[in-house]
Amino acid sequence: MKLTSKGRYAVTAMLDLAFHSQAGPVTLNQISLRQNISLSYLEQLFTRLRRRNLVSSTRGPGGGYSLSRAANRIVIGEIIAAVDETVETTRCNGAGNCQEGRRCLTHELWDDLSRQIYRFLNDITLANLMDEQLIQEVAIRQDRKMSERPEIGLAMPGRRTHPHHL
Amino acid sequence: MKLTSKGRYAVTAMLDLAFHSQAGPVTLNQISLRQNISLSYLEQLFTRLRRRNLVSSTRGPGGGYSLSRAANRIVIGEIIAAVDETVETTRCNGAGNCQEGRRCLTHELWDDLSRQIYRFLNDITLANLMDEQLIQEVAIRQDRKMSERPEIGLAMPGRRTHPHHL
DNA sequence: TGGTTATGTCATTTTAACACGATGTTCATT
DNA sequence: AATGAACATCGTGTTAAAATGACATAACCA
Repeated sequence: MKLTSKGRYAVTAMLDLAFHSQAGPVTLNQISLRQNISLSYLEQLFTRLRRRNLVSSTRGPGGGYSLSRAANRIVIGEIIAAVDETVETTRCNGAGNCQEGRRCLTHELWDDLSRQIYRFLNDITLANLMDEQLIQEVAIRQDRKMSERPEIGLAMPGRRTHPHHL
Repeated sequence: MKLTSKGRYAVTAMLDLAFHSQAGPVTLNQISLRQNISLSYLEQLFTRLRRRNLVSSTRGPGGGYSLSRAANRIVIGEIIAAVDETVETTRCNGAGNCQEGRRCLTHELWDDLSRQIYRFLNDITLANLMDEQLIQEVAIRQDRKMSERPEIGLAMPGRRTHPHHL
């Protein structure tokens, strides 16, 4: 179990997608502009999200990403697990045979803790987050901001646009 | 809120300390041997733990570290916060003025999630973990293993001994 | 009381992950 | 065909993780 800013990016992007995917696929470029996450990084994240079947992609003009299931069937724990899947580089290599064929203290402890945290995160769905008052307000503000700037609404000059960092 | 292997190291070490601090101070060298965490890294972690008043140190021969409070008054969230205290490097610098003077979606979302995770982690104490069956078994096995090898029980040749990596 | 040893503390280096940029390719729509 | 988008790969600066080594200090003993 890991919980870093990478997971935060992923959850934020998924939430943005959930808010905007009623009217067809959403491009990563739009998400990039709204959430100030670099397009390159979003591409990496969505590759993993797609492999885990959390989103599905449509190529070509008018394409983009959409949720693979309803927002109330996508839990936060899944999103984080998708992007933070490290090769589990404990010295046991995940086999749990680090101390003479048995599991070490770290494993018992952290696995247990991880299980509890996941159980917690897996009780929260994207739909739950969408229902929260404060989040809704921000989302509306972000949409308004975008529509006020038609120059970035549809046609962009190049691709790689803007600044970043979390 | 962050949750990385650094936090795992810290919690593991604190748990080891809790198991062995009845008979006076515990040296980092002992913890290093039992948990296979590099001594140098433990030193770094314990510097932070000491600053947060989670452990207290005794110098000189026979010295080492001990818990500052009873194990049932030390919560996991505190341990993790102690070693993972980043400077909160969101682009808003923690001020929450990232989107035209207001808070961005990421903030509302993640702050809320962080609060919930901390609330969860702060309900688990070191004593809680010590009570768990599986963890106890491992701890006992580790002790047995140590006492079977008197050559590392007390007198070691040099200081910096052994391999490592998580 | 002064030296020796076991310990903690500090400074520095090495290593890997993060986040991003750039470029190119594939696929589907028009 | 031409465009717009996903997809793939390589490279890079920056930061944090992890490990190393040198230094300082407290306790014990002669």
